[in-house]
Amino acid sequence: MSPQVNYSKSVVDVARDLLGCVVRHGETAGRIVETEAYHHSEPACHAYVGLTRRTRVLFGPPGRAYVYRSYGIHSLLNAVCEPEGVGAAVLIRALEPLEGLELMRARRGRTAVRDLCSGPGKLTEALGIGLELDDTPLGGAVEILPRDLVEAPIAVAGPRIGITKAIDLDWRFCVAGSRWLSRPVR
DNA sequence: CATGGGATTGACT
DNA sequence: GTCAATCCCATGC
Repeated sequence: MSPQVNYSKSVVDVARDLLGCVVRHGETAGRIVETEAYHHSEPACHAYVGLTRRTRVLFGPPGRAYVYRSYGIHSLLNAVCEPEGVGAAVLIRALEPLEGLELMRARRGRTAVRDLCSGPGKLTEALGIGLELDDTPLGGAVEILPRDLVEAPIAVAGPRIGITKAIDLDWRFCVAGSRWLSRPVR
């Protein structure tokens, strides 16, 4: 049995832990360089409204994928965290492309490596992750492999991107100095 | 059943 | 810098 990330702890801790881990789907894979934490106690989180059809996954057991459609166009990938009954997830916002770059280019319609996975909607397109993978286990079709690095990356925290509520929380985490981020850290 | 709002991106001025 | 694309879902009548 391969080692797994522990998703049952605090969502902010998991957001930090996931930096440096590798996301794989089929022949494509990339290393996580940017994450954001969302928790049902704050209004930016989808689970803030409580248990609905949409948020059922978020309140379910940890270690599963929450994939939803954003702006009618993009699929965004999250890892459900904290014990069952707590609505929380980590949004995967950017990857350093590692494997299957040609397939990523074909899916994205772009050639520059920096344009392949430098955003939450970009990386799902590059890896071929769609809504059909919502509420499926991480470790199934979509895998998140624990960090294989000698040293943990240095995490830098800042405000989350693209939200209008709870902008005071510094729950965006980036690998310091990474050139693969969706946006630079301020 | 109608409405409104996005955890975004790419094209364009 | 501005702006449209496009659809799922929660909410309210």
